[in-house]
Amino acid sequence: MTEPALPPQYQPGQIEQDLYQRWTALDLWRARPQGDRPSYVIMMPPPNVTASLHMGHGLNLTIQDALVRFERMRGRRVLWLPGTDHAGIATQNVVERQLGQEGRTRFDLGREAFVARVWEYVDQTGDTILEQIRGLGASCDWSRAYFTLEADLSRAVREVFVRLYERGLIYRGEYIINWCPRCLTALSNEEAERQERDGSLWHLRYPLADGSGHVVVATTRPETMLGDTGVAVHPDDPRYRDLVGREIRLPLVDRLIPIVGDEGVDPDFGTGAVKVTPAHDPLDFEIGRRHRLAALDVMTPDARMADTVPPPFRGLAREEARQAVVGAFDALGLLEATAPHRHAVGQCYRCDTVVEPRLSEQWFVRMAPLAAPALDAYRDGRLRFIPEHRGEEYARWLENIRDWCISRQIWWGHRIPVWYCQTPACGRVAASRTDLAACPDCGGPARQDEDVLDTWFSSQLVPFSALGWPERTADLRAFYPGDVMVTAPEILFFWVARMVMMGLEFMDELPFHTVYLHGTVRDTLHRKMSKSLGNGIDPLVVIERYGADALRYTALAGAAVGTDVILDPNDLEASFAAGRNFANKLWNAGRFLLGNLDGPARPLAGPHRGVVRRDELSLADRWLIARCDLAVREVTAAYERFRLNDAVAGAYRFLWDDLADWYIEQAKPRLYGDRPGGDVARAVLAATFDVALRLLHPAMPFITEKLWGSLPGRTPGATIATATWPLPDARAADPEALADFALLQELVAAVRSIRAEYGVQPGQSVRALVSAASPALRRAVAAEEAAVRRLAKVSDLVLDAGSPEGAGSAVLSDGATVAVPLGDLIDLERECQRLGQEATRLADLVAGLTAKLANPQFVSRAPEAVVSREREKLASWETQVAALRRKREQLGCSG
RNA sequence: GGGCGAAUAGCUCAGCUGGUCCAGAGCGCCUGCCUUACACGCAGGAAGUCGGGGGUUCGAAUCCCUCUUCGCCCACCA
Repeated sequence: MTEPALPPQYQPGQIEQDLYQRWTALDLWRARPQGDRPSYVIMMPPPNVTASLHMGHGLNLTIQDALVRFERMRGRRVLWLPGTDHAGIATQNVVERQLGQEGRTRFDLGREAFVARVWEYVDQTGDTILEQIRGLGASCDWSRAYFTLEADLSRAVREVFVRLYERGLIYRGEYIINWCPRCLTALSNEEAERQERDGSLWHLRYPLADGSGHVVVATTRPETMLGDTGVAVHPDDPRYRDLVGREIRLPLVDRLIPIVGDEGVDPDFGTGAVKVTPAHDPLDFEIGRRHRLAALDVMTPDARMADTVPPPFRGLAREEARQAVVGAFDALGLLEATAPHRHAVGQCYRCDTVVEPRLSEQWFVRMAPLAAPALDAYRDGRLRFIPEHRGEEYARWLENIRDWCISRQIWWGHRIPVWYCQTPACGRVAASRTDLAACPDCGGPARQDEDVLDTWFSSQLVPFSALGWPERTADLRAFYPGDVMVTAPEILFFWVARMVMMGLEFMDELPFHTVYLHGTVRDTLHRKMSKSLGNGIDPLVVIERYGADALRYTALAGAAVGTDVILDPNDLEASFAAGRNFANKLWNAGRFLLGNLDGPARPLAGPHRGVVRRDELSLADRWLIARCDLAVREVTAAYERFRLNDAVAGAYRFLWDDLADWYIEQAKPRLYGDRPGGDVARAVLAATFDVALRLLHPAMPFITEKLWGSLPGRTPGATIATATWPLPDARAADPEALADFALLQELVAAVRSIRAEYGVQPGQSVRALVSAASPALRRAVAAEEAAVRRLAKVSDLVLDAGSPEGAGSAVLSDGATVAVPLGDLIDLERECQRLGQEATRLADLVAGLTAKLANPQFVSRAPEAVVSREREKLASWETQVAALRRKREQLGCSG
């Protein structure tokens, strides 16, 4: 069987597409509900159906895929469950914008036609994001993909709503909520994002009704004064105590309003007197309620001044009204001061419009009873966060939790399953799992609530609703509870905390035991990548130019626990070249290997399994096998600890530094048949390369699959994706080989350095004369002399040689001196300087360490192992310094 | 206003329980090489007061305090 020749540069595009198709055809990702091995379940945070892939997804999905592939190779029954979120407001906005381009609004269509239109849109484009996710190589179980608005999940939504309603945890009431005047809906507290803004604090004079003076109130929102129904001061404030109970004649609207004393007023802020607008401010609402003040809503849903306010303010947008009110006060001589004031303003998380606190009747979930068990789970260690400190954020939110406004005045979503009896005498309000045509009490006509539920109400159920709950399905039994939640910190409260609460409430078990919160993808100015800033990186472009593996490599390498991933949108090369280069390196190592597998037949099984006898292994073979085992241990531990950057780096170093730069170069003569032992080298190379591919597969699935599949001896249908994860092997440990080969590397590096220093032509061979070699170096040279000669381009390697004149020299860590005779090329002064610098550097270290070891405190208090290690270090350095000084003496260096 | 995180080479970052750290990697930079796997490469090299100051310790990039600068989360001072 001959593969078509592999091109010298890895071309990811077609290969990746073909491989994903092959994986799909093999149906590798479908989770098995039954089996001996434990399951491993990750719920993919469902992207919005309207979304297109951005780097945040890229990071999030790559991390999950790496974890899932790792565990799959370790034999777990993996379920990585994908899905999409109907994303109520976001999706509705998209379709409304489309309608807007046709000059129409959703109201022109009416509810039914509009919802049909959104479905049409979703059916057409809803798979886009899923297709893009495939491009990343995501190994999720597409057969179980869900959509939060599909029938099964909608049924779960109703079930949950009704159960919570029956338990009294859902109620309807009139409170101040966050209102988006552009989306025309209520929002939860979490959906109103606080943004610091520069504003003003206006000091307004409110005349006393009896004309005996005035009170000055301070406000950031003067336009709301049109709805003022009182003025509040702290009851103990000596400045105002006597005014409590008197009345203000409210300017512009000419209304008499009372001055009340309320503990909620901070006497130290502003003037200590607060205008009270119960319909437009949460604090004012509380104050108003305590003092039975009327609540006047002075705005329309789109935040214009309502008909209830007098001209000229009526009909003005709230920003215009603000200017107009301030102007009017100024004209009346009632504007006392204007001061710059920076404060946090709520913004709609979907459209950035400043939200309007507004009195409104909405549905709420009582959160405190649900939050308590979720907090306990964290406190008693059942729920773990990575990084750990995120757990405190979670806890603090739960401790201060407020009720959750779940009704939205939009059409796209789960309609609230509540029906109102239209018969006035009955007036029954019924929450129902099934649609009601008539009132369950009186049989009269019933009308369903017009509102829909917050999108997050359905997504919080996904860990069990997507598995078939409330049916007790096989999937539910097999895959709940899950294991790890991988997500961005932004949705810790929106989603993660709520999933925990719902899981505990309805399944009596946590939905996952670990929450892994990765960083945010930012640009080099540390700004979050976003469409509006135009600082995004399109993952599809990256995949096309550099390959999905390169993107994944970059994401993982940058994903150290607790840090953000910084990428430069203006320099893709800086961000992704390393990953592409590494893929190419792998590719070429594979190409080399495949091109050199011909030769004396020898089973290509792992040396760990003893196919090649231990006494046949050369020093380099033993060294590589030991390094490989260390890499297995390091990478495995890194994955287990979510240290994905370490996992990638460990595999990278083994593959590139050890296997490619040293072992392959060392083994070439054997592989070319110039020296005996080619069969052993082939076996070692094939086995360790196989291990390296497996270690890298979770991070770079495409290229590892491609190469692994090309290795000889593969049965058709074999895939690295389900190959077993390499296990550490105690028999591979070989401290002697590690140490000896390290000395050999030093020797080669020393000769190369001398060659470069004196500009020896690359083709020119040199002699290398070694004196005072340690037993380890003697062993190493005896074993691998040919390698040294080849790697350092040395014609003669002589041990126990005297150091001649006209040579460049270096001292190795075992104290051996290497001399490379270079005749005329040598500059004696330069040579003296080189050796002198090195001697001085080491002598300083020796002095420091000598002092340390002379310190009885250190010797007595530091652990024995540390002390002996330091003694060995000192001995080594002393030997080196002595050797360097001898050499300088011999050269007749001055100083 | 509270709470938290970060600051290490020109850039992006590792450095985990204080001692294998004589501070590393990738990119960029300099020098030399198209050496029959790879120039997306090979070899050699330059580059760091580990943000400033103080402390604890035999020993600090690592722990503590403080200052500076950036970032995040929370928050009804109108």
